[in-house]
Amino acid sequence: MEKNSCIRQQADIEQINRCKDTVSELNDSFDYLANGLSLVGNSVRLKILYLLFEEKRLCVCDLSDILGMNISAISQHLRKMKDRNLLETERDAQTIFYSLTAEYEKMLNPFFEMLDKNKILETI
Amino acid sequence: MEKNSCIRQQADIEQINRCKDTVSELNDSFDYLANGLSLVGNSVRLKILYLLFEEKRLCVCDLSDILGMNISAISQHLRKMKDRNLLETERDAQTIFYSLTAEYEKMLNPFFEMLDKNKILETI
DNA sequence: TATGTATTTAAGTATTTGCTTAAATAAGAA
DNA sequence: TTCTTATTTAAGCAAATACTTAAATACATA
Repeated sequence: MEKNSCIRQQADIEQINRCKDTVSELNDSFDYLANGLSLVGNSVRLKILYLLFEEKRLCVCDLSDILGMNISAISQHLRKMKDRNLLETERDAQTIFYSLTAEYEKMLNPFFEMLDKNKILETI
Repeated sequence: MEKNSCIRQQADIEQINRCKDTVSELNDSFDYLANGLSLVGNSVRLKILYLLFEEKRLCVCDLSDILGMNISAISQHLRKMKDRNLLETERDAQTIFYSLTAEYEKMLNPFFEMLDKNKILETI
């Protein structure tokens, strides 16, 4: 397991202990936030999120058509994001429309703006 | 393949075509941004990034000790982030210190602030 | 030079993720 | 009720990812 293997002379024991405390205190937050970011860190889901940001609401069928992907595959992506509260749904007869939740629209806004300006590939 | 299967009567053809255009125009940006976010969307890497945000610089050995993980595993995470320009290195004798690049420190700041306040689990 | 320390890299394995296919559920219309 | 449309769910497979172990590289010092 190689734990506590940092034996270099200059190692700052206080710093390491402070960091260990931080990690154990915030451990659940790290997991939760990382899980949320991993949902956004998939190009299919990022496209869905951005399209919902621009169009306000879309159904599985629309997204399947737009992205050229299987309805089932899209549905499974949507479910993951709904489960994690990135998305919410409203039913309109047989059609279920997905939209961004207000809190995630706000949180993801800086990224959407980068995409809006299509500046990603130049600035990062 | 089930493409162009969105045949519901209310489907807004103009909206769908507009979305298709957006996706094809921004396709590389989506991939690039999603790839960057997927690096952050891993709890080990998120911890590393946050620790570097707080401590300014740490070496593989420190991080291995703090996170209780194999040095090799940490080194491989660091490499991925350095390759994608989230991190930079400076050598100090035999020790290689990693730190956040200025642009990603800025980009990730809102998330670090949430962690700082340890408000993740309450507010999201 | 040889030895020790710090780190990276390569190869293999195990887990996770995304997509496909097929079946199931849900709602409206005939 | 039966048929059609819209969507979700379950099961299986293939690709991607994270971690382990062992070997390699890089630098410092005796």
